[in-house]
Amino acid sequence: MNTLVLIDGNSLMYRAYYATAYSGNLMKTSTGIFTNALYGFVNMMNKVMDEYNHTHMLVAFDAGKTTFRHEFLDSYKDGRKPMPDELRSQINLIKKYLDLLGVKRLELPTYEADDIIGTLATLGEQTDFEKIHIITGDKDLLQMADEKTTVHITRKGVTDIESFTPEAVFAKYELSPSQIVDLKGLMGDPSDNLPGIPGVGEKTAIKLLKQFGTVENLVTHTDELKGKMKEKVEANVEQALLCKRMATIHREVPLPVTFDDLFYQGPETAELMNFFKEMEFNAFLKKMKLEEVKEEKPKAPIRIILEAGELETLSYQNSAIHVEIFEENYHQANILGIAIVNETDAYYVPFEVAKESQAFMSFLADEGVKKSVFDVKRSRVALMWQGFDLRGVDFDLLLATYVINPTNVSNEFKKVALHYDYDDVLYDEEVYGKGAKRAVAPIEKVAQHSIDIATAVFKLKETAIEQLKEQEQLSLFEEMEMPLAEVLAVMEYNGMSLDLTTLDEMGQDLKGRIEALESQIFDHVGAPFNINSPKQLGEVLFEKLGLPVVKKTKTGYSTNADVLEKLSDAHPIIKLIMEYRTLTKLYSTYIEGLKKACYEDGKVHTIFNQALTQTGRLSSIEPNLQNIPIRLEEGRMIRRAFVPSQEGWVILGADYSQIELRILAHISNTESLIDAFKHGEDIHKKTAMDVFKVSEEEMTSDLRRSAKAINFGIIYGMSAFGLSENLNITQKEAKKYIDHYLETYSGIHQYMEDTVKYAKFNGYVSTLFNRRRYIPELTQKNYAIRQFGERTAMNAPIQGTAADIIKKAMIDVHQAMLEKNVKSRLLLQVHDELIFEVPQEELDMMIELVTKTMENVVELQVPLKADYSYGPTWYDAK
DNA sequence: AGGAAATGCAA
DNA sequence: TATTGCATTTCCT
Repeated sequence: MNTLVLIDGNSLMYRAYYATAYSGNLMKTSTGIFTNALYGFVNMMNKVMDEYNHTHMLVAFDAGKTTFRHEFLDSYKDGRKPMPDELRSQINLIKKYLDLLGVKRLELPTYEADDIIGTLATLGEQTDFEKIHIITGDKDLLQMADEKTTVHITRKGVTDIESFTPEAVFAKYELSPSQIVDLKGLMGDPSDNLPGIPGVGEKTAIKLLKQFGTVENLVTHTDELKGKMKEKVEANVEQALLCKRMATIHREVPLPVTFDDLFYQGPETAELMNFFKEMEFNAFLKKMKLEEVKEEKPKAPIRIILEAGELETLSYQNSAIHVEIFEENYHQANILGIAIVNETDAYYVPFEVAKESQAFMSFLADEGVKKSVFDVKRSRVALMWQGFDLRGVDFDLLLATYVINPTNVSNEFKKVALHYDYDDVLYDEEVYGKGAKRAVAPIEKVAQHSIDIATAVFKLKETAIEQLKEQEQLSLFEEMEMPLAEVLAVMEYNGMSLDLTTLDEMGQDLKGRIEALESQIFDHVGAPFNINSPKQLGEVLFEKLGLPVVKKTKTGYSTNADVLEKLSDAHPIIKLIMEYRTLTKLYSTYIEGLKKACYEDGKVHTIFNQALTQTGRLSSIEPNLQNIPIRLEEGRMIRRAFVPSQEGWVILGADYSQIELRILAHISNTESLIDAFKHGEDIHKKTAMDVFKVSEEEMTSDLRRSAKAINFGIIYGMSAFGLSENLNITQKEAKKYIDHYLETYSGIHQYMEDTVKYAKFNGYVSTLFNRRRYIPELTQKNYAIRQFGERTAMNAPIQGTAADIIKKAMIDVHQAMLEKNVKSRLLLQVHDELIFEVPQEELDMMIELVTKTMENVVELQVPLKADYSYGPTWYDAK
């Protein structure tokens, strides 16, 4: 049985455009082609293709400006806003898409899309179509609803659809489909500039039609109306009849097509995929791939090594290898196997087999045999846990990609590969499933996937290196990120010891105090509620207790620390809640959280993500050891649980002093700041003296505090508003401070302007070591987004250079420690500080080695300064 | 089960 | 309406 689908292209195109045109931030390709309407249209078509079991399909478009309706009414569709250029430019893309999709489209001079659809639906009902579906955003087409024909109207968005059979039309309007035109005749349609009867809206029109049935019948019985209504109708009889005629769809349009032309034969798959690639529609591309995979012919058979003996003679220079690991967290993870790919060979070794082959494992551990991988740290740490090692890796595609452009990076190999236009590899999800269904796949599947990844690495290496050279980033890659991965692997594998007894004691204490606070809070309120729920807490504070609302969030009352602070005198409950928040935070995130993350060896093994931040910093997860409390004594105690792994050793911390301000002084060439740093002066005090024009004697702690806030703000590209919030002063005063600062340090002002200009011109900013951050926000229409781009442009080189410097310090320190063959270990990096565990007898030597190495990493116009401290726990290293 | 939002911890 | 992150809880789909 045949099913015909008729689509109102114009109407849906508009819908698709406006549904995704929010915030003036239209979706476009990296080359600037607007694609939001196309995107919405594709989405809608995907849904249609899945939904209606179509055999025949057509998309109708309006042709030109004038239609036969203009003969009856000159002003038809007058006053319509012209189509936005951003949409007009997408019409041909949508048409091209439909052609590639294999869907017939039609537009006819003097007729509108409605009329084409009306004619085809009418003809279709008379032939052997079992079902006809009309898809549109325009209610006019409701008049076509019929026993065989259902009209589907888009609601908000593009894929949310309301379906109308004749019964559904009646249920909603109390009218039959044929009366829709009468409805239009009476109430008019502002969007088509049809007046109808002024003063008659939907409600009145329906009432009239229930009584009289049609406009024609109404006009012959106006004597039955009374008062104002009678006057209104009689005065506009002609207009109502005309509007009805205008709204009536023409069902006898001469058509240049037959139903055979509308028979759907499927898409031009390859070309459509190319089109999606051009449009950068990766999600749709992925969907097509998934569908294609099912049909695609199998690849050449893969080679799986099943006997360790076969591995005796296999070892190659410059192979790409891939260590396939099932778990996301690679510590103590299950290694499934290892793929090896090179010019002459491609095979997969299940890990049980690899383990048995000494030759194979020495091949992996051989520094002299160079290898390429994706994510060397992941591979290496997983192997270390199994008692093996991975050395001689001189190319990591993950790190290379990160250096080339940090936004192109993902844990998902395929996403990274797609940035090189390489797509001959599956998503992990396709191999293992996702969510609860994720599971180890059959060996053939895993082997194929693993080999695909190694093959991609092998093929993409050259491209990536070329690009690194072009961007003058080869040394950042080879001499910074690659060696750092080795250092981090060892740090993660070694881990940091936790004193669980201390943690438990603190936990018990906290638990008691939390329960006590809880009952006090409930007593004040008179009933228990969930204090952790901002929603419930908001209701209690601002409705039940009637406290003044300080700030609102998107979804309700704000109850954050700033708000509570302001309310702290308004009600005794506030202080209790503040303390409750502090203690539950410590308990759940730091006591419970750390206990959960602790391994059987009594240590936490964090994972440093080396290819994530947009500035070049590291990040730390499972657990995050870069945000252990320090500011408040209460939280700082947590650090007592971080201890050396051996009795009698100490924790040594070394941190860069004011590294970001030093970098700012250096790159902005600000003489007075450079001098101050050279002479070891208190830099915030110096700033206060320069900016507020006070002498040493007139200096107050308040002035210094203000200067410190400004110094911080400058690094972040702050606004007057930001500073005023921070210092609790008026915006006017804040603006004065900033202006004064930039006047005093004109070099910094100059730098800020230059770096933004540079970013606008080149699309990116760079650090001292040539790390890049691209800033597409600067090209956006939206002012707030552009402002964000400017702040990013000012901040990224500073934060990024600091990140570069400490990375280099880590490599140098690690190297020096190897050369000295020390027992001490580097444990953590926290952005501007390094944490070590050190045996007592190495302490003096390590202090010297670490601070000097950190200070000599690079020569700037200002000296780098590293401070240090140590003690039996991390808490004491302060 | 998965994702968004609110909150708070660090440099 | 200040930069970069991650984890927790709640709440909704």
